Amino acid sequence: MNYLDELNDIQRKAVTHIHGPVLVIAGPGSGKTRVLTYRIAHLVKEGIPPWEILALTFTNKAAREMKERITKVVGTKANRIWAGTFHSIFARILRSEATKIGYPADFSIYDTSDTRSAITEIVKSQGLDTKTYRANMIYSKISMAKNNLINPIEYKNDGERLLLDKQQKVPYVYKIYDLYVKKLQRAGAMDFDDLLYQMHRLLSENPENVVEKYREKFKYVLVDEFQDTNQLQYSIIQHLVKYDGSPQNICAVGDDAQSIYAFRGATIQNILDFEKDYPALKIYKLEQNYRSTHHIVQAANTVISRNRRQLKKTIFTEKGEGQPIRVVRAMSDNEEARHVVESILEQQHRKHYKHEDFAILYRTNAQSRVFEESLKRRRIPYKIYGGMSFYDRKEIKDCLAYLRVVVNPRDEEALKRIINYPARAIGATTIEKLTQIAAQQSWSLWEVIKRAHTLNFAKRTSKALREFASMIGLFQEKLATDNAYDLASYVVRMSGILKDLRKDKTTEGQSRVENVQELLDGIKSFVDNDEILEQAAHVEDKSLTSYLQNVILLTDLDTDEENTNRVKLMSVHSAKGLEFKSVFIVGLEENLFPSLMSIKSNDRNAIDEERRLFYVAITRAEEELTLLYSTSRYRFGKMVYNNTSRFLEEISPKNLQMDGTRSSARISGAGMSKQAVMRKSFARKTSNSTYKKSSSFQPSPIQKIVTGANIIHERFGPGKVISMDGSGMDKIATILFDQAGEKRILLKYAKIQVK
DNA sequence: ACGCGGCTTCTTTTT
DNA sequence: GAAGCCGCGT
Repeated sequence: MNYLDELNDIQRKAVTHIHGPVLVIAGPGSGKTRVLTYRIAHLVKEGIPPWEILALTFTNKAAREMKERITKVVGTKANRIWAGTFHSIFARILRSEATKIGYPADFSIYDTSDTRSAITEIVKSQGLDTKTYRANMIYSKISMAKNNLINPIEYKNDGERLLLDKQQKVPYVYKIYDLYVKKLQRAGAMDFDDLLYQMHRLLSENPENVVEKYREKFKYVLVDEFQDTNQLQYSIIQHLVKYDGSPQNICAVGDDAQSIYAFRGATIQNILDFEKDYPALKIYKLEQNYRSTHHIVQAANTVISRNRRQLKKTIFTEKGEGQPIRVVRAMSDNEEARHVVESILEQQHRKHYKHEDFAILYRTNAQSRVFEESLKRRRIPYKIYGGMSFYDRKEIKDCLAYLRVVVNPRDEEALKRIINYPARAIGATTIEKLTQIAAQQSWSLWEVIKRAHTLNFAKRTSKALREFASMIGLFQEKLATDNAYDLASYVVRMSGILKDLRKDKTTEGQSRVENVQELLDGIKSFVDNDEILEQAAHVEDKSLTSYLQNVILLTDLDTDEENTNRVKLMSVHSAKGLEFKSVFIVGLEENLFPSLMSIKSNDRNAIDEERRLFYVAITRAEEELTLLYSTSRYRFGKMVYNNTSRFLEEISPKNLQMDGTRSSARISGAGMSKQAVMRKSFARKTSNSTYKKSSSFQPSPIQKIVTGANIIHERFGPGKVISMDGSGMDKIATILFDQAGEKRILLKYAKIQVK
């Protein structure tokens, strides 16, 4: 079977048009990944060496899956393709080129918390207030600057920026930015943005003609999710593709309607500029949606039509009409969760879905908790993506910090983490002194520690420092000979981490020991060339350095679990590019989705971005889509009452099926005056007590439910049992409800009262 | 030097 | 409802 036969006309054109610049505008579910994959396969078939192809994807997982699919067409040489995220590909390149721009080849990568703590330190050192100069805020300003190619000098000379900072009462951000850049350089460290920024520097400063090398190398460049690239990323692509005599073999794939990363500098301006920068550009529009039913596609279209500034396209589907989108009102976040879980069970039964066919999508990661609890209670296997990940755990960070220091002792954030863990009598006072000396002498902290004996520290402290230095020295000696696993397990044992963790006999303590073991197992499989890491297939380098640089850029979406048959919980952002048979979008309330921030900013662009986010969420669903909101929920341990999300009202009622906790439930606010909404929400609150009574609803025993019985269902209200099937615990009743219509109910979970 | 406990603030969203 | 910060007691 020829792969070209699996494509529609436009897709095939986009795949086979391999020379010159191409832009593919691809609506949701339009076979974008398929085009990208087959295009690469086609390139290889046409005789292009795989290592001359650079494919920048949004997740490492996407890259890996693409490679797997390409392998089926062209064989194992597909592994030689340079495919990965911007960050991971550039980290890999920088590793071999870093010395050209003043970084060690073994540079560290600072994660968000390293970055934050580095900033806080600078703020303190400048005698500024850490409450006014909040690390998160400064970080996002610095990040924005880098992503817009503004260096500290330019920042300082940018009147507009300075004025804005002044208005926000943080006039010294420019100074912090400058010190921050210097601090990281001294530490031989790059933050996430630097992986792009320094790559850009490498290409634009072009030491030793390095840019020619990469232009020569990457003859074909493909960029996925182009709408989510920022100016910095665009500029890097320009360096690689746009130059005199370039064949301009660039293919960008994206959808302006799905641009959801403006907060990190992404701009659809890139799509618009693209046309200008490449006059020969050929545009293909993929408008047929192969994913979702008519109701879902239509709802998505209606919602997104409210946004201004869009590229014109019409998404259509030939899939059937499908089920209307269900809307469910809950009284509390807990009830919302309960409802989702019950619906999952009901749908599993009715449509024979597996766990993995479901996704619960939310605006903020903090919402995951209640769903986790409900799923656990019903023993439904699930996996939460994002939020607190394995690598965020303290014990894991401590271990990794040791390894980072061994590889790069100038890595100050890692060093500070472990210098007194496990406790070895090097306290805050000592560290303060060391830091001061480091600043005075412009040494790194590590150099000061090594020379501590020449400085007058107390005898006890001096000894502690000497022992620490020699321990790290011992580890470093093994760097040249040991592989990552041998070295890591040696470090974990000899540093005393394991011993310290084992002291704690509680369950949590035990699980920390297990986590460290799991980390070591992960390093082992990296060394043994298992596929846990995306690039393992062609990263020959099994050193610790190589491991560290790879591991930090992994997200949990990238790591495939053995048992994938689980309900997936994730933020809408994380769900980009994924699809599920049945999707639940939860927390559809004002101040949550759209987020409070976007409403407060009073910026239409911010709301438009939230709407695109909602569009992304809707279009993840293939067959079943359920939208939920709650009239009350806990936030910061306090009860808050939100209004229904405006987005719900933007979907045409003909695509919706109301399905509240009580038959009288309607979307509040839809077509109502503001006063009416207020009245209604007041009424709702007072009716809360009535509802509480109904939660003490007494279900009748299963035996009592028989054909012909008149019953009341906790959610669907009154109805009549039409027929019964199944046996024992799996008995099912088909019930005709007065309001909700005919439903098949699995009795073991349903709460039904016989009248 | 170090750990504990009470205090505040915090929440978008990700590499 | 957690995580970081500060101050106090050992």
